[in-house]
Amino acid sequence: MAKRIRIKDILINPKIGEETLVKGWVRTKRGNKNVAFIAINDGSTIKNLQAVADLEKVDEGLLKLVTTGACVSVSGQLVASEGKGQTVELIVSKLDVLGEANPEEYPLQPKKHSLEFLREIAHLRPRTNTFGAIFRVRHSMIFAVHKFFHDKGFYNLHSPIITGSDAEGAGEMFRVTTLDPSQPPKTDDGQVDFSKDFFGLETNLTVSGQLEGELGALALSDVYTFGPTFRAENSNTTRHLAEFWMIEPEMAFYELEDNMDLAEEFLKFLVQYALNNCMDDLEFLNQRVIEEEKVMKQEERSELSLIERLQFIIDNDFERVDYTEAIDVLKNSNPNKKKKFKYLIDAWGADLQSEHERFLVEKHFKKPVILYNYPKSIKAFYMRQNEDNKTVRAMDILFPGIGEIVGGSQREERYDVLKARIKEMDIPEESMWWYLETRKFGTAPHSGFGLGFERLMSFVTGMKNIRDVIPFPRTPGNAAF
RNA sequence: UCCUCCUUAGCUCAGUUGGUUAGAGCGGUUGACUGUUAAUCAAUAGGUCCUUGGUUCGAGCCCAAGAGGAGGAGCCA
Repeated sequence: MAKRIRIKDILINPKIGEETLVKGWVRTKRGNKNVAFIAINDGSTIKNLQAVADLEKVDEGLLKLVTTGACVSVSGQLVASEGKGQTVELIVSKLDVLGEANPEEYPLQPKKHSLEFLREIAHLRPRTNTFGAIFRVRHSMIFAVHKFFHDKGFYNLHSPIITGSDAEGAGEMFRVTTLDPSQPPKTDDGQVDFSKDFFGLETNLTVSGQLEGELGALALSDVYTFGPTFRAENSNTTRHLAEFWMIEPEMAFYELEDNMDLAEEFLKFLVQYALNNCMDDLEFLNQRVIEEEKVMKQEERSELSLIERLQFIIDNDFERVDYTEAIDVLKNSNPNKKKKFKYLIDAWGADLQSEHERFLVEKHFKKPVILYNYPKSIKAFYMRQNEDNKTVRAMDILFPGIGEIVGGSQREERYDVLKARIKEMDIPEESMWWYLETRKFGTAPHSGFGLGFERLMSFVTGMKNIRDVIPFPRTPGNAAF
């Protein structure tokens, strides 16, 4: 018995004339009373392999079971195709149906489905061209992340998923407990007694691996984490998930400028990697976006195609803009003067809203923007204060269509300043003792950033809803699959 | 959490001013067809009009509440 060959490998190196065994899922079957054409996809590539069955040689009853969605095993001779549309095809000599798919029940049809419908059948949507392409690209991006950092001499650090620290301040957390929710042990003053819980303290799913990353950087110099992150925010948008993957590099002896350089280089590397390694899938996704935008009004369509947008990222330097400069641009902008912004910019110190970030990226600079040196009042406690005493060395990278894709900063390495800031912001100091000790013992300037992996995926695949770039999205009210 | 919109056949959607028997395309089924490319052609089956309550002689259509979905805002990555 011949060994099963993946369709991707057959197409890379077709061995014309050889007996070939293929296994996969039927996309369509066409034909007439003499011959049937079966398009088989095994997920190894977006391309199908066409199997050709002579109706005189293949059992008719068996062929009836070959329907869209069925799993088949087909062996036969690989030949140059007589028809147009494919270079090679398989002449069926042996056909087995490994798994039937009743066509009256199987929900995927050889036609366009809405993304909303496919989300409702998340267990089957990987079998579509679109999601097959997305998940193959996703794998390549995961691999590229590790390759980039490994090649640069960074070490991957696994930060904990269950955490007892509650001071990261990055959002609402999911509690982790083994206590009986209906009858938890209570302390004398009526509070839940977490000292009786599994870990002996209140624990949650992590909202960020950054603080642990800093501990790593202050020992191994250059580290990165790449793991799941959980936010219990009731966010219902196209760019938020309750469970998402985040990449957080942390580098000793990096100042803010070095941090920006690394982030820009990293993003360009990832996009270039996709273009170099996922072109079949990107071409399909490119076409998908064009089709999707055909029904939109002219002004809502993208000026560039998906692949052009990816190339644009690589070819252009990101615009680096000081917060103070950005406020000036916004203050004097048309939408601000004509009061088109929902939130008007009137003074230094204002937090930038989505509409402002959009304006800067999509209308004013027309390229990715790195905003830095934000007012300290609107940023986290761990960011390093500038000498002006007003701003901190924070930086956000804003992408067209996505918004904030990277958030980072140079960290406050000065013990006294950090301690004062923790006090100022009412963060319980006792839970941060281990973090403060890194500043007490051999502190060093260091920096890092976080990249939302699914936001990167949205950008690379052109998918507008973040729920469509992760296999099983977790959003408020949705964890069925 | 707030605002706006949507929910009719397996899917995508139409359904006029509230009026009698609910419409299309795709998909399914059956048949035709000498190599098809989301094949084509013909016939055919398929409905809790999201749920509950109300208004009305009469509700897919109007009103209220609820459920689910989408987009935007906030939170952020």
